[in-house]
Amino acid sequence: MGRGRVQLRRIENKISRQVTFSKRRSGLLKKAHEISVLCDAEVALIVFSTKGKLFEYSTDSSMDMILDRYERYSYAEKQLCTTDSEPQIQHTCRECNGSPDVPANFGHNQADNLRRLDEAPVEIL
Amino acid sequence: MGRGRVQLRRIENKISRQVTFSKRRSGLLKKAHEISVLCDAEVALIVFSTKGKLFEYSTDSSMDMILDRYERYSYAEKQLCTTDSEPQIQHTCRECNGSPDVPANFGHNQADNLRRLDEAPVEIL
DNA sequence: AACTATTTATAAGA
DNA sequence: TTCTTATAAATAGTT
Repeated sequence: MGRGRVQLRRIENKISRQVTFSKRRSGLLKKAHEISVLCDAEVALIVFSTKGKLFEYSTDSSMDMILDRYERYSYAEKQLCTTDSEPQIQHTCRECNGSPDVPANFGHNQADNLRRLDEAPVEIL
Repeated sequence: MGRGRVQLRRIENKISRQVTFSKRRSGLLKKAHEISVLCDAEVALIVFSTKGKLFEYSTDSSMDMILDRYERYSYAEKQLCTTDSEPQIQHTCRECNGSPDVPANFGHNQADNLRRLDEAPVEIL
């Protein structure tokens, strides 16, 4: 956004890269905050610059709480993959390694499976 | 961006909120990816919708690696606060609770202290 | 899900 | 680096 279209590849000029990083970082943090407030979402954003400097944003509930929630969610996701019940047809993929406990209609695309996680017992989410 | 300025407060209409969430979420994920590629930065973004659905983006190095790095960084940050050596003047604040080991010039504003973390031994970062 | 009027973000330039 | 400006991009409200 600006004078000239942006090519999605690493900016080779170091100065330009740093300037762009600075500008886009503030834009990204701002938008993370906006979606959090406007849409009542819980957001955690972590950015490490090339030099290793940390920049972060998290919804008021705090970074650690969100990361914990993320870990619990990921754990529940894995449980679905390994302990789901009553498969009709064999589901095979590298992640599940042919476990017979995975239903054939289980997709590893996150969006396809979130409904199930929403329905999982509250205590594991 | 759009017809009318945006007020930074929760969108009360549920449908509007969901639509806005969907639009802004994709924009946010896109920008997270762009800064990652353009500026060679490591990015982790986690978003939970009001309903508890998870959306995420992470630089190729993978979410878990970035979260680990974040935890190490945070740990190092706390170490600076509690074990920094040879204070000249007493530093006091709620977080440090008057520990005499914290130098008076230590600020809790992240940006003020990152240079020190950059200089910390690699093995703790 | 598409459209489009506007706002917002930002690439270059000063 | 901070400010300005032209333009690209995102998106709010609409269909």
